Amino acid sequence: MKPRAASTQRRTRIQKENEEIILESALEIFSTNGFRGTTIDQIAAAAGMSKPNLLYYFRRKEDMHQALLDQLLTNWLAPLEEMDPDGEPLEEICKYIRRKLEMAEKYPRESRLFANEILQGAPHIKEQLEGALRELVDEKSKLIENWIDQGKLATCDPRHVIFSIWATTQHYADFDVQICAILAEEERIKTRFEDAAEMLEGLYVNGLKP
Amino acid sequence: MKPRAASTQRRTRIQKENEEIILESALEIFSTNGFRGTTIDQIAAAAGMSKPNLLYYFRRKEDMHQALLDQLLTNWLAPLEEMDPDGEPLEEICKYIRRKLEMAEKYPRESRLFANEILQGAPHIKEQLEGALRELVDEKSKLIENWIDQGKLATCDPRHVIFSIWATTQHYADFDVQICAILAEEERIKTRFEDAAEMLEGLYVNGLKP
DNA sequence: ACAAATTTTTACCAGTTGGACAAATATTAG
DNA sequence: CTAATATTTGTCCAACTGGTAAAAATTTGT
Repeated sequence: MKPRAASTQRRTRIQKENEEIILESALEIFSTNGFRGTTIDQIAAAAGMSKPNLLYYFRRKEDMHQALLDQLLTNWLAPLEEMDPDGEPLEEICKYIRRKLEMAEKYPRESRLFANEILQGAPHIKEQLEGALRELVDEKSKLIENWIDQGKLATCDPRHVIFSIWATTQHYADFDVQICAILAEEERIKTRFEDAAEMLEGLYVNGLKP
Repeated sequence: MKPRAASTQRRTRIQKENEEIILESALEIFSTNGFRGTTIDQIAAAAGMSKPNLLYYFRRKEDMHQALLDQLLTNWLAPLEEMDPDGEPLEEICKYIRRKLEMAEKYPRESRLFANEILQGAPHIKEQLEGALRELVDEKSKLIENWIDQGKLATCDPRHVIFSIWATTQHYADFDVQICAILAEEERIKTRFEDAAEMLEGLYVNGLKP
């Protein structure tokens, strides 16, 4: 009998193992080739199983993709959620930048998968963007607004500040090829994430004015 | 007789017209669907001609894609090239940000095409990244380094500053869906590019310290 | 107007890909 | 140990897609 990824509560040992292997392989392929650029055969090969066997666990190619995106979104919100209203504003922002940079370094495939999805118009996660994500950003924007009102931060549009943090940090995952092409044989290519963190911290705190 | 896009010097009126229409349509489709997500039929339909007719002008799907990328790269370097060594450092940086934001607003499809290409590992433009782009960034990095040495800018890693400007500005083209999802019914959705420019200028000059 | 060159259409094909199906095999519960 | 259940494999196919070939129609130079 065919298992249904979402609804079946009782999952076999083998089921759990294989689903994990498949999603891991799917992430690898999807994140580098995009959804349409990925074939089920490729994923099956990466997962070390036959295509029909893979399709036994995920009936459609899209199911794997959706599973990955759903799984991703939870982790994606975490770093922002952790921003502490009781912390020191500038420090909280710097810490958030660090967390996001860490994720870019540790989970570049997830970042690329997400970027791909957004680039194509976010057809599979639009609701979550307009729902959970929007609400979280609203909440944290108010927090930042408060900090500004208390004179603890310079006047700025909180939402756009958040956007710019997303942009700068995810850039190091999504555009890694470009960054490496430019840093090329430089020694600093190895320390690019540290260098980025340092530079961004300086930028977000003091700006570039001497 | 079949025309060859690159080598043929004498181009008919019809040839010029149709190649333009095709590239315009190809840009539209490629930028939203990615290379592999795009079918020749889609481009042909968008261009209002039959597939074989389209293939008369561009023998392969890849030829259209490459033509677009080549064309793009020239325009892509321009805003950075314009950064003036004799200008006021902070002002030059702000002007550069504005130029890049303008491009993101005016040419979002080009930005997405580029993002797609980089995300997939830049298979078609790796040489240019390691060549022309790298050299330009080297040159402008030295310029920024000079400014820093002259005490006209805060100490920072010039290359990473440039990366962050790319990231923040292109983000408004590439992740537009996400941004609109979050700003949603807010009035500010209409002024997002202006809001972004203002916020970024404040950030890059003064940082967030009150 | 007419021949030469260019452009467009019609018809076609071979390779790929997502996915279905049933038979065969392995695993687990009693 | 056996029956029920879960997993895996082999086979197949219909739709799609990139691309070809040649005939038909149109444009252009003279």
